[in-house]
Amino acid sequence: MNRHIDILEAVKAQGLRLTPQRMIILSAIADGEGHMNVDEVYERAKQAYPYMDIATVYRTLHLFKRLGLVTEVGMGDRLHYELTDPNARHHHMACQVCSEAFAFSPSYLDEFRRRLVNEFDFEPDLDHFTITGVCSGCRETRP
Amino acid sequence: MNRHIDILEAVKAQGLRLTPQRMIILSAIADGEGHMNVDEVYERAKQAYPYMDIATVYRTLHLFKRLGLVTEVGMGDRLHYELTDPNARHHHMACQVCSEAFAFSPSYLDEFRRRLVNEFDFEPDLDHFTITGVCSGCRETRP
DNA sequence: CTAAGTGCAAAGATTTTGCCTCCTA
DNA sequence: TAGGAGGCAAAATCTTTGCACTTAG
Repeated sequence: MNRHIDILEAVKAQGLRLTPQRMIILSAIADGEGHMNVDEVYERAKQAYPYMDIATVYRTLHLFKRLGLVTEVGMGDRLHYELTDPNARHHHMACQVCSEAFAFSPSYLDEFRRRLVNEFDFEPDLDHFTITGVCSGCRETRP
Repeated sequence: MNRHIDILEAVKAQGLRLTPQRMIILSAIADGEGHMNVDEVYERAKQAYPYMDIATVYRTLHLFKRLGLVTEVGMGDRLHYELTDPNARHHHMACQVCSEAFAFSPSYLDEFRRRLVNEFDFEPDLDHFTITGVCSGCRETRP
């Protein structure tokens, strides 16, 4: 994926080093579908490089976040990470019953955002946040 | 507050015991303004009862949550708790810069909810969730 | 009385840090 | 080769759990 190369070039441009570990961690996040927590990134990265250290994953994730390459998403009591992709912004809704997470378009929140800005002068980061609820599949108590 | 008495009666009604610790923890949450994390509840409760144990706080918070007396709010990577109050539902917006949290009315999300239900058959729990952003006070980079 | 609840301490789980070695630029 | 980065292990947090003692009902 060419985008990743650009991203990694951005790392170098910061005077930082482009190490195999960083490339592997980036791929791990990119290959995983959607957001994943630190363990998931770690496990996936280990498949490509068995010596991967969990501390390296934490440090790299923090770095990537600082560089804006990945986005941190609060999922309950754990943080999840996903590739920052301006062309595929979305939001998450997670089912409280089956824990499945779904995505929906940002346009659903356009009006909401407008009101927060206008009425509170609060600039929301609506690109990555999560709401919970119950998905259609888990709704036994209704037809 | 009479509401709390009702709440605690509800505890007894479940065949559970109304202990001083539980009353103190409930007061701690009620007295604190808005949501607080486990430590904050613990510290506050300790002021009323110095022997309070952190394990008791965790157990009690889980119990209260199970009973629907308190609501769990995901704030970044920690869970926060607040009194469940059907008459004062609200949402949170937390400033990424100063960490200050503000509240806004649920009506802001009415249209959004309607679309999730209609188009995805997803029933969102919009009563307690958090969005992040930058508050007006922390916006130096703009007029 | 007696089962539920608490306190205490230990174990788990998750995240961060120090330090020495290795490797990218 | 020099400073950034990784590996390893220890420490720091945060949360849960086992068990004996206490206590509400």
